Amino acid sequence: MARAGLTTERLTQAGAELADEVGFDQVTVSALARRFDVKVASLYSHLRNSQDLKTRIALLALEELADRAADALAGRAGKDALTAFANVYRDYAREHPGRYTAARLRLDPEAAAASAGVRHAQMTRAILRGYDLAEPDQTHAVRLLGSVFHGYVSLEMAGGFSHSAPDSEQSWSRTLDALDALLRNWPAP
Amino acid sequence: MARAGLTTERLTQAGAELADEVGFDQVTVSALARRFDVKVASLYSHLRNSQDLKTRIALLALEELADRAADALAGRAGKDALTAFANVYRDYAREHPGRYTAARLRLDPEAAAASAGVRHAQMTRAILRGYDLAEPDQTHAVRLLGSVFHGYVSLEMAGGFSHSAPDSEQSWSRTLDALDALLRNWPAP
DNA sequence: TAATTTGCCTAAAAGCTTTAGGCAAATGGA
DNA sequence: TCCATTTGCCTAAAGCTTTTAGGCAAATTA
Repeated sequence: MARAGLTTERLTQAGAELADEVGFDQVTVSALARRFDVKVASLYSHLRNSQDLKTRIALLALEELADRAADALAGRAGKDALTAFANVYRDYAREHPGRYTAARLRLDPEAAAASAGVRHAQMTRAILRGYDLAEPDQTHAVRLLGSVFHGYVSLEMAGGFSHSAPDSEQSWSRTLDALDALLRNWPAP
Repeated sequence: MARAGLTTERLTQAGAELADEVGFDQVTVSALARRFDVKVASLYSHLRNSQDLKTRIALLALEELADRAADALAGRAGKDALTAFANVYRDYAREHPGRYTAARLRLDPEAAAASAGVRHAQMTRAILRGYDLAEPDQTHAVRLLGSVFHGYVSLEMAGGFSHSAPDSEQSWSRTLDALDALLRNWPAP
């Protein structure tokens, strides 16, 4: 029989597409095999197990996100950088809901340290160079920004802000205004 | 044979405990049956299906959270109320990680409208009475607060802030300071 | 071309979900 | 108290996902 040309990379990529189509937690080794018109057991030569597949999708999503963020950040500073960076997350989540969910997967410490998660933290710090924050407030601010971006996007994705006025677009824009104002007037302890 | 005394309520309660012990997505009808030393099929007289169980756990968690929040809010205003409210979420997530995850489950619009989620929004609005915000900024602020609380707690739960200084306790405290300052100096559009 | 490696296959066990139908325990009326 | 009905948990069975083991044929290398 002809071979399907499976590789770990193609499976990961297809898994990411599947996640966007049917939701990350509907991603299953079986569904992936179906998509390649191949028997399930065949995938186990390329993937350790189901968890391995999910982890790979998560790492892929983190890389993609970091690449987009780096791109958006280039040549920008201050509020301009803040806005561009935040929009990368929101837009990515809208374009790729399954991948975005994957990116939030809990990784084991080693995997996390080797992942693009590190780049995300560095870029957030880079944004703060446009504001005047010394340690440890800078770290607090990094965490706050991460919380707002992740929190807003995930609540919005869950439908929390639909069906009520004003529309989410406006709240997002005003949230970024508020964060910018906050970073410029960071309160003393 | 003696009867086990299953009811939808007992199953939901036990499901919530199970979620805290093994993680919300490890909650399964089979595991629950095992816990009651009963055959799996028996649960289907009390639960429509697996999704039904998960939804019930989510609704239970939302109620518990709202009850705690209402309690914490009583007699408080301003930053005091803000802090107490925020800590309810964080503490609940620490005490009951499975339930907290359940509370973030995406509910269908009808279920969501009938859930305690509505109370949460009302209470957040109540906190804002201590600050001087008119609509539509009040709604924007409600959404921002929700995002920060959910975002922070969920990143912390995922281990995002461990293994690095300063400890999460301090960032949390400074985040609440920052939010208070922000609400007192909410920027004009 | 022969030897080796690689890739996908069949087979099978084990666990979760869900439906259908049955017997026994609880309940309540006569 | 006894009988009828309801209720609760059971057995059985089908369908799906995960994962391991072992096999044959295609691709690669010598």
